[in-house]
Amino acid sequence: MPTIDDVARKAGVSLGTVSNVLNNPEKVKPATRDRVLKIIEETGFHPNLSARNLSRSKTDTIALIYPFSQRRRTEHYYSDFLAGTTDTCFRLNYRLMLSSYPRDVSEKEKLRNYEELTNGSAVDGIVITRTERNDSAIQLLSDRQQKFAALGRCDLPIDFPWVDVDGAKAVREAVHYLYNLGHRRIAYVGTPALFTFSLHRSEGYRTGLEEVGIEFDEDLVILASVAGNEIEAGENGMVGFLKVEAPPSAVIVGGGQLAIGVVNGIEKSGYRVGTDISVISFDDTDWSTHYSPPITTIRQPLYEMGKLVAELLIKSIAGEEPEDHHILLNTELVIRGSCKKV
Amino acid sequence: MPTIDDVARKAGVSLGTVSNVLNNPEKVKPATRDRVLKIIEETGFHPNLSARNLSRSKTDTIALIYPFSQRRRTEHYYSDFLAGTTDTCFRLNYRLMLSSYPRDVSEKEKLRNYEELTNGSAVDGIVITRTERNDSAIQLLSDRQQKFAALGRCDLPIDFPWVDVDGAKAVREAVHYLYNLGHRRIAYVGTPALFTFSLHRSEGYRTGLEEVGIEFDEDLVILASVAGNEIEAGENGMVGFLKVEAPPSAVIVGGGQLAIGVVNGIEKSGYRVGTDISVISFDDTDWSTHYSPPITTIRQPLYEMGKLVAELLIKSIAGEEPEDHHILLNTELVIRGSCKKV
DNA sequence: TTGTACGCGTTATCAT
DNA sequence: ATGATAACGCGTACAA
Repeated sequence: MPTIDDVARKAGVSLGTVSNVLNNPEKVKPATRDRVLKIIEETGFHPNLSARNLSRSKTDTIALIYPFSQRRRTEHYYSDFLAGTTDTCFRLNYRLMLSSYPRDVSEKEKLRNYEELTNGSAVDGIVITRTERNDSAIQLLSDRQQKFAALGRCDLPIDFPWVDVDGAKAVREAVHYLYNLGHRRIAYVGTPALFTFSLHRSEGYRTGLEEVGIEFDEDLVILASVAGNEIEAGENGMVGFLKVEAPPSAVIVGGGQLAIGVVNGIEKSGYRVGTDISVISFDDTDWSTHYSPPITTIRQPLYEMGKLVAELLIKSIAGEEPEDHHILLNTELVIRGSCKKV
Repeated sequence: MPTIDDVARKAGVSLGTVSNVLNNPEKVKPATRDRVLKIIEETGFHPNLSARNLSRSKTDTIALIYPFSQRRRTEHYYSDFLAGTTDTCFRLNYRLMLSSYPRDVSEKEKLRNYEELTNGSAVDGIVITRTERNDSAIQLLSDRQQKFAALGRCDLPIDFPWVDVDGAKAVREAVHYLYNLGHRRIAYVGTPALFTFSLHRSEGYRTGLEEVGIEFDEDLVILASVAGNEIEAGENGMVGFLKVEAPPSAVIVGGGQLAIGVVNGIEKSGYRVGTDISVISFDDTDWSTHYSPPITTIRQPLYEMGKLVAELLIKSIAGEEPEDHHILLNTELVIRGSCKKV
């Protein structure tokens, strides 16, 4: 590997000049610049990134903590989001480090993982996902003055850049939609309010019911443990709903995998999705869009979200802290075949 | 950020000793070691990775080129594979850089992307995926003496570490299975032999037919362009099959997304999957496992494959070149509800 | 066992 | 416009 010294020598200039050719082209006379450039081309010189990073105290790298599920073939949550982030880094000349940790890891180990990442100045910033209401990772990063941006909000009194989707509004809209279709017994299957998105969705459900004047009935709500198998949980929950004397005619599901279970539950109970029980779920996956009937879903702009967090973070690293570094996006109710008039 | 100097000063030793405490603990007397360790703990010192990388000429980082599809919600191909790689890096104390490039990029730009990655010694090695029969990226990396490992084989006369699945055998087994179920008109929907996996699967189809004594009929084969929409291609192909006078009673599909189209095509033509037309496809996705009927699939050990390539590459970086750095894994035919006796 | 000094390849500052 | 020279922070032979 040729170094900047080699280039300087061959071009008959000092290494400072070579550096300037690369980093401050306007500071060097066109003639010498061309000569140096030619030598660079010939020798195939490329600045060593470790040296460059060391010298600039900057790595042009951000990390993304992406907790893969251990279960085989689970929808790897939000891979469109990952695509958005990856593409954006590529476009903005940033490198993306993908970091993971086992999902069933203890809170403490999880935090250690974040710490490791902040140590040694290996990355300029971190993207975090699946924010919790009381997110210890956010607290940690904030304490350590690490630049970060999040997919999702957080209840902590900390100001940081985030991108989120208005999950409450999304579910409210779903309730209205079902109400207008004539449904009066609308169930909700979701996840407990540990994660902020879970909370928002549940709140949307309650608010929605209030708005249309349906009384909240806690027998129509199931919040499945995040730890367990979502598909089983959804199925069991739905089967339970359909056993009672006044079963729901529609169900809103606050999670993609849960919906698979819910649909299974409906079919195993001898009902048909859409025709007998209306279903609305989150996210356009291959499953939801190509199931028969295709599932009516609340679409989140995942790719866009990935793009935006990356942009927000990179801006923050560049020292820009735009006023609008809280981005709340709207979802879209995509009507397919799983909801019927009643 | 405290430096190694700060620690040395506070501990009353030289910086060489501090370095040894970290990298060659046995070379330093327990007493001083403990003292230094305590200071390190107190000051929260962590070696700066850029400096460390520069000094060692090593980054403990590998890159993964992962061509995300631009289309929303398209098969994000093999995210289990990605999980395997990511987890393995985490476990082996390596960092993983995720790199992407637009799928519709020209061959030249694609290669430039690989070049960039090799420049500046930013990574110790590269994992490549979707190998082609005549893979220019492999040629490039080989020429540049870059360490790399691949998911998939390649026809080039280059020896490199790879992990692959025996796709030919997989499809042969599928043919046998259908034959034993009584099927004699077995169609194949796949992709053209640009990628090695496509070729292997197609070959397996032909070999399988030979083995059971069915004559190859090219009217029962469709190789969809990789560029287009797989779902549409599968659907059109299948609809075409079902229009001819002697339609197939079974179809093997050489790609996950294609199968969605094939199933659509069957249903739109008024037939029922399983009951009328048997279907075997690749990969256990949420769609294939939870469609009704659930699709009988050829399961690839994707997570395992991701784990193995990462291990292979990291070994190669460490200078180990094990004899068995060509790993061919078996698939598993997972029987569900989409194939019936005829 | 411990300390010194140099090298790693850049960037950046400051004279010239 | 260009050229020395000093950081940047760490690893490591080599000397003590």
